[in-house]
Amino acid sequence: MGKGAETRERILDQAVRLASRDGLEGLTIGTLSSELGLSKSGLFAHFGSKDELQLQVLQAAVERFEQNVIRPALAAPRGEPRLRALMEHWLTWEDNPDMPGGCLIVAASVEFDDRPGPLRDYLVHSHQRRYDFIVKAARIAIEAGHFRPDLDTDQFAFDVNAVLLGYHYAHRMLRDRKAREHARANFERLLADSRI
Amino acid sequence: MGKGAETRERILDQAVRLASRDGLEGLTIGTLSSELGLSKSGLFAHFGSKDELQLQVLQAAVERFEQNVIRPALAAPRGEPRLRALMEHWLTWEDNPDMPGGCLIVAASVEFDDRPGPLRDYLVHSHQRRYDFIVKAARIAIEAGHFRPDLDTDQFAFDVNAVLLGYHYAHRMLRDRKAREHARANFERLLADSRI
DNA sequence: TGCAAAATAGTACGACCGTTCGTATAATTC
DNA sequence: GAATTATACGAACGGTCGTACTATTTTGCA
Repeated sequence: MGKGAETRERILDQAVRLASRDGLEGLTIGTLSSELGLSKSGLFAHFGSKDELQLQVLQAAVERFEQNVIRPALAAPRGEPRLRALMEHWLTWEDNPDMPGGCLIVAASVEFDDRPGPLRDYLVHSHQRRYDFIVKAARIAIEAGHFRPDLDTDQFAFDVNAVLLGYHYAHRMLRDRKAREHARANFERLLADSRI
Repeated sequence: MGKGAETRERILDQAVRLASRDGLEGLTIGTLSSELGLSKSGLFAHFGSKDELQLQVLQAAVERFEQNVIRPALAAPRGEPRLRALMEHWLTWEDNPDMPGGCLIVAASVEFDDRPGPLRDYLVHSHQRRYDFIVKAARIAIEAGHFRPDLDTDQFAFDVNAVLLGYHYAHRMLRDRKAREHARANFERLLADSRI
């Protein structure tokens, strides 16, 4: 990895941190560069525009999500255990110290849900990947005999997503200590209703 | 209502609209005033600071929520019917044309979940009111014999909140046509699991 | 109708925004 | 070691931000 790529990583690392607190719009090149001890123009040259910076920051966050949540879930046994692993790693992800302001993907989704463009497109695309993973995992659970055959896997994916958004809200906005407990209970109820 | 109060209402009306798209930080006095045909300073004089403007915009949104969701639910029969009415009006609320960028309360919650201050405090407070309403309605449903006596009403409130956040995401971010259907199915499952 | 008060406009400000440009230094290649 | 490219810097740009002050218009009441 050349010097440029190394710096770029350092920048994105800090940018993810900042954007998780202030949003991708709230992220500014001036603040970011001064926190890193770089000049504005030097940092800017790495990306060419703020739009491009925002996109790369978001991509960096999504890559981390797949590393920290999807991959460990794939390592778990097929069927219900994999879905449990997904949920646990996802809940842990929300507390990722690299994103002190909470999951950047959630923040960006609310921030850009009404602003057409590459950022929104990428958000939808990255959701589709998560969504497909859940649907596929649920289908495998059906095949394995863990879940009932007539389970609506689309609905299941919606429900999984909802509990995580609920957790994000309760945990970050309300600082509710029972947030995780409530999320787990909701998920357990979903599993129970999905079984044979 | 004097002229000043009338103008203030007009301002807040448009400000809610703008902020629902761009967030409370993205809302700017320059854009807002020019869209209303007012001068920047003239508009500014109504609020004294941007912080105060943001707070009043948020308060206006919360008041509307209580008018459009809580009050109609209170008009419905006690117990499960009231909870159903709450859900239906809440789902409709998310499509409120006065907030073309989606529910401002959700947007502000994600935007300010890590920024201490009056705005965050108000968000927590306004959540508490919604939360208490759900808990109370669930308790009434228990008393009415609709729900089982050992139902965890805190958990129930979490679950209701989660399905609405899931709907907000699926509807606004993914433009999923089945969003409402999924939200309703999730809620129906919750009701079924809550009954005697 | 006249007049104080309220409401709005006008002007200016320093700060910061994203961006461009020319230049200097560091790294890499020949 | 020289030539070339990659990387970073500093200064400056036009704009917009929120805010402060002053002037002007409009309103409501005596």
